[in-house]
Amino acid sequence: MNNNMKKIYDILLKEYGLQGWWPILDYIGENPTKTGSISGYHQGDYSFPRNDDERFEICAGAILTQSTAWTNVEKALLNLKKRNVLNEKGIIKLSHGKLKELIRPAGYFNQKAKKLKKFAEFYIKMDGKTPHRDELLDVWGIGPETADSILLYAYKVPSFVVDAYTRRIFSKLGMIDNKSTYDEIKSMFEDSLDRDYRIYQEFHALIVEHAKRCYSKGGDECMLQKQLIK
DNA sequence: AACCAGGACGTGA
DNA sequence: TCACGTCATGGT
Repeated sequence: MNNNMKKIYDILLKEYGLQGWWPILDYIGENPTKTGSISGYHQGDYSFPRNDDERFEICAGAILTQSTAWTNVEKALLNLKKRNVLNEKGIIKLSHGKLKELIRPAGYFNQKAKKLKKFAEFYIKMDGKTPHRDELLDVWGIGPETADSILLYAYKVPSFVVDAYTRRIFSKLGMIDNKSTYDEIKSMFEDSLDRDYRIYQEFHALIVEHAKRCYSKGGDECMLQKQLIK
């Protein structure tokens, strides 16, 4: 009762387990392969990103997955990785046309090519420094959710990610109404949880997992919904 | 064969 | 401010 949010987190965690987000491309020998095929999800390991390439990969994935299924994003990331351009210098070096071609499967490729270019410039300008949220929001193509995803998963900054699933689930639970702003919802979570990036990471991933099971077509398993309300 | 996916931007009112 | 159209591929 005092802390519904923590209770909901515990229920989801118990039900679905650690999610191990953000997914990172995997390797078979030297060859990059899609996330999750071996261990792209890294349950219980919070050491990611382990290097600068992985950090940039997370950022690029956050941009490419805007309103797009992850399976499509993987194809784009793999295209970039295989050409060794899944990094800031590579993105800068590519022509717009070539970049569009490589990220085509992720959809919205005209916009996303521009977004990746803009972000790569920003990334170089940051020179390894952790960006502030406002700085990310000033980059063309980066809105609140993408900014928070980058902060939380690429930089381990405890900045809660609010997405469409979060709205659906928690408005269904009566904890937010449809006129709530992004920042209001974000604050609701941050005010009632320990300021721990690991919890923020897992919670957002659990919300996505729960929504996919309960709010997609053929979504059953929604008895969980009843547990959550208590 | 419509519908939608881990959003953000541009526009008009 | 805010509601609404637009962007695009690949799954069901």
